[in-house]
Amino acid sequence: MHRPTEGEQNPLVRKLESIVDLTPEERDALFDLPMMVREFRAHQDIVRDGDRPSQCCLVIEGFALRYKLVGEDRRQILAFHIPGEIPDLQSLYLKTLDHNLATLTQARVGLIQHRALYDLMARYPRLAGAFWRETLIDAAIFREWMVGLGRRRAPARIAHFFCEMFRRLEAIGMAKNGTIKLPITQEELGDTLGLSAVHTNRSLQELRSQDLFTFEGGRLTIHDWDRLAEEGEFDPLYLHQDSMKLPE
Amino acid sequence: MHRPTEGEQNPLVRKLESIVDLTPEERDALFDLPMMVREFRAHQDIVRDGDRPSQCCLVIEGFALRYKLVGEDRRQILAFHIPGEIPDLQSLYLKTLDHNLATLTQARVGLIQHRALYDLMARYPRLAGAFWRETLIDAAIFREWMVGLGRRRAPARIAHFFCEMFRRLEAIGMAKNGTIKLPITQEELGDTLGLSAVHTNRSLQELRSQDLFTFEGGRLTIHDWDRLAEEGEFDPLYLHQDSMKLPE
DNA sequence: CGCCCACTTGAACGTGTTCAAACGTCGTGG
DNA sequence: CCACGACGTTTGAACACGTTCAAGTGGGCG
Repeated sequence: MHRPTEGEQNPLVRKLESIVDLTPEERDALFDLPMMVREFRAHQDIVRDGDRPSQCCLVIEGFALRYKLVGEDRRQILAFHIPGEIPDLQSLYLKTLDHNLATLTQARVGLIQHRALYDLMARYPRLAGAFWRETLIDAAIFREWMVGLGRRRAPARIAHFFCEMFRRLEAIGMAKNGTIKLPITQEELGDTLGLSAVHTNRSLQELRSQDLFTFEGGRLTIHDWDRLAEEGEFDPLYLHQDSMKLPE
Repeated sequence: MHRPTEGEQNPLVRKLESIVDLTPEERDALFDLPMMVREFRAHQDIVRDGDRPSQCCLVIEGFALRYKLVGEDRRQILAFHIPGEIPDLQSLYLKTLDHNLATLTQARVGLIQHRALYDLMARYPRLAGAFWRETLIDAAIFREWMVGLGRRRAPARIAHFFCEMFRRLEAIGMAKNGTIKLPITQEELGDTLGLSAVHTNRSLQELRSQDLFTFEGGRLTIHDWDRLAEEGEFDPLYLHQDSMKLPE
């Protein structure tokens, strides 16, 4: 059977491998995970608040996001997800979804039955640990965003967010000479950072006038990483991008 | 050997039992978890940002909180923890702490070696699932707080927070005729909700004038739950307090 | 060409911050 | 017993950050 070694077909394997040391059996088991691949257009809900899904969604290509609606007109974006991530892994243990999962761009998504994941984890407990760890990093990012939302001014929030997305995309090889794809509108950026679209726009201008980056056409290029990181008080520790030995 | 049935000595067992169905073996194993019990005074750090702990902390009695510092003078409180919770369970898989864990009140804390937890989970995979689930609920609370920090005005944040703490304490039997202990200062409340102490004070007055609750002397009494929940746009779904069947 | 959508700008407004001072309660020590 | 200090709460006033509403710009695409 064909076993690609780079994980180019299955970014999940590449993701996990970048963090933990997989045995050949574990790699094979991951490749053998039964998965239904589906295409979504941009800005489509995949699963919704209140749903009780029986499968998880692996982002294979494109970007996804999670959000909550509050009242009629307010939205808070909770997370962005890049290839190799499983935004709704939590649904394995939290049966009712408490937020929405949607595509940001056109995306290819792999649907994996909970059953298949339970089986996999029962057979390979170390993989269960690796998945658990992924959800813990998710939570670590939530915490850092809470700090931004609660205690940072608009420009710092933007700078911090840009640094984070750059680091994460870089880690999966999606940063090319200082540039990443970041196809979000200013309104979406505002919904992420707890700002109005108007103020997001003005804060962006303020940062742009400092020549820290260019952000247009859905692409972000960072010109001065150090000063941007300083502006955003960015310390990448919370991303936990170091590799680790799995116990057991 | 003595096996208390109510879990009064070990709130961890009571907590897990309120959510999942434990077998007698699993209960015994939980009771047998080796644990070093330690007393802390109020407002003491237990573990700090940057630490690499080799043990987890079970809150047995009292309250704990987690926070991040940003710059010199700003603090964001990330979570409050009540008896039965393990605030730093994540340290099992995220080796370096990205925030601080401290006591809010005087507290009794059980220190459990990671080793002991790995062993327990290897022997009882369903308990691993239960612990994982706890960390997922943690993350669900972070998400809800993000919505508050990003998209709710001060009075709604306060109302929401009060509803949440009431529900959580009620679930472990710590609400007595509409009253809970909530020994936090207005400054701490502000650091939780991303507000200044002054504005927290004024928003509290605004709510108080509506007779929704009394909050003094470290005790919160809710007079009109429905109106308070409405004011805070509180929907308890995100707490995932329903019980569930563990797979495997 | 014309429409849609995202971005941009201006102006008035509002929520929340900051600084400063005062008040009350409680526990300590003289 | 009173004086004192510490701490949390409360108040006022000036200010800053961010919102809202409204209008205008510009590019991309049918």
